[in-house]
Amino acid sequence: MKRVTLEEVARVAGVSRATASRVVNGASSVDESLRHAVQKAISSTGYLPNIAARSLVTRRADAIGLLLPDERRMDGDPHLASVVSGVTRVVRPLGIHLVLMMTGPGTREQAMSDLRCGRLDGVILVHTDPADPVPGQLIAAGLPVVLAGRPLKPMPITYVDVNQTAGAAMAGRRLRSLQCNRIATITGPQDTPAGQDRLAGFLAEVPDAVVVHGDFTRQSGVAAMERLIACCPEVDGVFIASDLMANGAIPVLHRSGRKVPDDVAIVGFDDSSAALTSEPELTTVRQPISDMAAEMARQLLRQISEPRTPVTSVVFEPSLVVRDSG
Amino acid sequence: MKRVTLEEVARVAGVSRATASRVVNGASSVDESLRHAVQKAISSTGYLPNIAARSLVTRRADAIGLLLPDERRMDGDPHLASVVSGVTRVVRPLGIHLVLMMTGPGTREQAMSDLRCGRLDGVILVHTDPADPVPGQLIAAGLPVVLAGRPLKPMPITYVDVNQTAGAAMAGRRLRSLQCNRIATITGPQDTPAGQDRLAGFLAEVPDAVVVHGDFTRQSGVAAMERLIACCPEVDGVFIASDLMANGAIPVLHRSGRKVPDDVAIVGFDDSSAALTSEPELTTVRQPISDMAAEMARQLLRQISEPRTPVTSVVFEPSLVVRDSG
DNA sequence: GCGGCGCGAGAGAGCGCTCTCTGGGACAGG
DNA sequence: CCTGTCCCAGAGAGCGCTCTCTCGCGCCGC
Repeated sequence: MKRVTLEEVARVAGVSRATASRVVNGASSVDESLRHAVQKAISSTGYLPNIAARSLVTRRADAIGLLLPDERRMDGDPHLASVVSGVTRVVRPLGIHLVLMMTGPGTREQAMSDLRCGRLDGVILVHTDPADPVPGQLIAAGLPVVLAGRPLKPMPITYVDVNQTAGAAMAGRRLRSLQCNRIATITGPQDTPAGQDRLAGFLAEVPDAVVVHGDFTRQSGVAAMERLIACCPEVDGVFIASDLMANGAIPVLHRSGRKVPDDVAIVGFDDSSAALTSEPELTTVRQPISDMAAEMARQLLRQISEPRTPVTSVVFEPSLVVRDSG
Repeated sequence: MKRVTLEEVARVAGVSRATASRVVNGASSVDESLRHAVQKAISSTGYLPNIAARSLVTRRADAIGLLLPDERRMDGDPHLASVVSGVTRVVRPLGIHLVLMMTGPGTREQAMSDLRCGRLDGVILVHTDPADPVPGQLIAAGLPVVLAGRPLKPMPITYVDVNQTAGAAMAGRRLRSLQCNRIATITGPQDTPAGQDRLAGFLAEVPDAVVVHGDFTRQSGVAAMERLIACCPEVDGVFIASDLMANGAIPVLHRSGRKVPDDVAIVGFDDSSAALTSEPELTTVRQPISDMAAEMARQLLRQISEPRTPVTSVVFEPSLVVRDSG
């Protein structure tokens, strides 16, 4: 029940604490027989290194933070599990902890002080409010940060994103190939890069599309579709900039007597779980969220191990997943 | 850019390190003028306590773990955000970190060693495999643990749950009050307490219900409903033991030409986001997930601060949310 | 007036680990 | 055989903090 320290392991193995430490940390240059003795002592005593003590001298917390928007914005967000899982995949084998922080009053400040006092080695910022000053402060302080998604204003910060424009263009081509005559789009919020890019990418492919605005939420999808069929009843193909909005929009079409995809073809964006809970299941643009999250973790770890490394952002290519809706 | 230590704060304030420490930790018995001087020194130097150093001597990590099933089981699980948010609400103001761990090979062992080496003060276990030996080991080792949901076999462990039986009974009463004549239920997995209790509670209210088994997943809801309408076409009311299954089951009814709720009334369980993405929106039994999560955090913190305290589990009461499906 | 008591501040000993620096042994070259 | 070199183990100094213990001072009681 008593705590075992390195000192004790060393004593049992008949070596010095320094040598025991070398074995624990896999350092080179330890005589094979001594290494063996230490390893035996470790397992016989059930030794576990005290992370706080190590952290005190190495000045590494071996923990990174994941800053998320609060529950309301996150609720029903089907990405959370994938993001966590992707980050976990790269971070776990290294024994690094993933600390979750949901935005609330003072969260970002807390994250900053955790970072500065060495409690966190770096942070991943998800869905950051474009007006948020924190990312800027962090990079100004030279602290390791990675953004999920391109920042609204260009800034020297590492981010990981999917090629939103290309994805939206794929959706446009899909609808055109279905011989739709009257094509529309329900957009995301135009004060976010994702919202802007998806609209721009789509319009590049379908310049004469009818544009109705939404904000990525289900409810906004409902409202937008109601407006759309009111102002443009002959619509027969819609690119909806998030699966969640599509999920809200499709029942509106059904209620109006239109069949999906026979009367109106629908293409979504995200390939989130909402794509499968829609009826019919959504044809959608897939973002490899989990892989992107893993890449964010990798980028962050690189920044941590080699500070003052140049910012390198990576952009993933989306793909079209064809299902039943269009 | 240089790190500020307590030593330095003390020097600036013209007091000893001990006194500065007393001020930082809000200890009593510090002369008002000195306290003031220290506080000024803290803000002028921008001092932040080094958590590792503190943790080394207090033997507290000020971090708790949240052990989750892996992505596959979690995907589309609408609870994750609520759980995290509930725990965060309790834990954040105390400066305690929430460390997320998704189950993978060796996760639980890692959590155990984190706990034993003082890197984590306690853990919350979610969706634990009934056969998992870890919870037992943890309580045997006297380490703070709280379970989400009653354990399958009774064991002396603190858990937080909703009254599943009562919730299922509410669903039964609802269907009866709708004058359904032929009532059925699609169950959850019968090797989990939740699956068992929801079935038992429902049967207590509707003893002659047709029983079809599912496993809480969407796909199992599809399959179960197909079996149900095949074997019992005259069914006009179904209690489906999870919203996710209901979400899969309703389209099956639609495809068979049945209208919900006119031909078949549906009541779900969870009041997760899947309840809103169904069409029509689900009448369902609500579990206050976020509050339950907050309570788990509170129970865990209590166990941490007073070890060897008696196990006290708390059971929340569910409520029926009436929407359009039944 | 002096001893005792209480309260508040300082000194200092760790907490468990890493890592530099030193020392000693083995080997090779002169 | 002696010295220079290299390599590996041990000694020991912290990392920044908390907390006990001690000490000094002011006040009260006798």
